[in-house]
Amino acid sequence: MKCSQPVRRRDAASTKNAILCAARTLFARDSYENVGIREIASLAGADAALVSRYFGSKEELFSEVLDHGERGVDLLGTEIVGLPERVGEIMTDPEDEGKSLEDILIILHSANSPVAGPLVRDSITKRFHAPFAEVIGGEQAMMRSQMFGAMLLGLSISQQISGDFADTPEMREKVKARIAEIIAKVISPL
Amino acid sequence: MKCSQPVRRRDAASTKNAILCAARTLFARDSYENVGIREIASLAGADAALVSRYFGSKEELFSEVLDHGERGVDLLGTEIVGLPERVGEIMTDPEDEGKSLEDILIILHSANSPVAGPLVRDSITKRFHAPFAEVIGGEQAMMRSQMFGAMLLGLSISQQISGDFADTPEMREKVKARIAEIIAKVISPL
DNA sequence: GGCGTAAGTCAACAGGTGATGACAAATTAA
DNA sequence: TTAATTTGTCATCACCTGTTGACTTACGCC
Repeated sequence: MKCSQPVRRRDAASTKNAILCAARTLFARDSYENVGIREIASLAGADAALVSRYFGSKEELFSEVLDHGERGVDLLGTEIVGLPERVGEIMTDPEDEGKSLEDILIILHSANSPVAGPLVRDSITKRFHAPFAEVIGGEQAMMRSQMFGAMLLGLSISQQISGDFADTPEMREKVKARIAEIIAKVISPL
Repeated sequence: MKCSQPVRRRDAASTKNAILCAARTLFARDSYENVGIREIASLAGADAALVSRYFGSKEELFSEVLDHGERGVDLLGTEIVGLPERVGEIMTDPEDEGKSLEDILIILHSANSPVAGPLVRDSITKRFHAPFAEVIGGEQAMMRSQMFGAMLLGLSISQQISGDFADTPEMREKVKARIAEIIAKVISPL
């Protein structure tokens, strides 16, 4: 799914893609309930009616957004060596404004939604826990993968709420190192 | 705030309290937007109009719920010795169905709400980060307290999404120990 | 016991939501 | 060029939300 491509007019595929991208952006920014169809359409430069027409319903649109998300391992790699450091790197990168963590933000915002919640829950095990359980391996891999996910969610939501952990560059290095330590402990064998 | 006291009829103070308790329960279960005034009133055994009348608005009601929440240190103690173990204990207690973590759940569910979010953000630093920074102490106490909060949030939201980390008692012991280890690392001096 | 005020009830409001169907416009095919 | 089909627009529906004002009921005081 390319979100930067120009929206050609009167092209169904193009507008459909624009809507999908707009939805992804907004669902990463707010919860399922707080994102309106008119808002999505507006950002996509399309009419609200098209959203319902092309995707059936808001719920199906959300589901499709989830399906187009990348798997956690695509972001963090399938190699366990250096994984803690990569997490620390991504979590403290001041450039990336939650862009590479977009999928985590989507999960975070709508995990408890009555309608979107089940979809999110399904997606999180399929796209996250299960793949990482394989990467992590060892005894009780699934449980440790779940805890790994819990840490990522916690760090993300905390940054969303209270802002970045660090402001100065040297501070950021300390935070990065600390996160790496924590993650290493989390995924370490039982 | 006592939530178990019987609701005497035609007593403003009593019904007001009942509404507050119902609101607390529901806001711990779902987001600010997804909890309706009629739902709150229904659980409190009162009329929806009374909610607006007694509390002014839904937003003010939510704010009052936050104000009546207990501080994190009331739950986990002001003594740093044994703190990691106490966190592990509470997080894996199968009895307590998120009851002692009610405040965390409220924070979790409405942290990103456009209207309730700012209130939550304010409350979290006042009731959580600041007190725990004192308990934890040492260099960069505030940052470490924030990371401590991030872990608690992460563990809580993960349990909400994917269920408990452990199902068997012996498994629970392992999880408990692991959480304690992680927390110890998080709050350890830089 | 009767009355005044507090407490609770009910209906309605304005605003916003997702969704639908009728219509207009543009693109493609013949 | 004309006809057919796709694409986009608009108005509108039914529903739900928080909030308000008018009405009714019950309690407490003289």
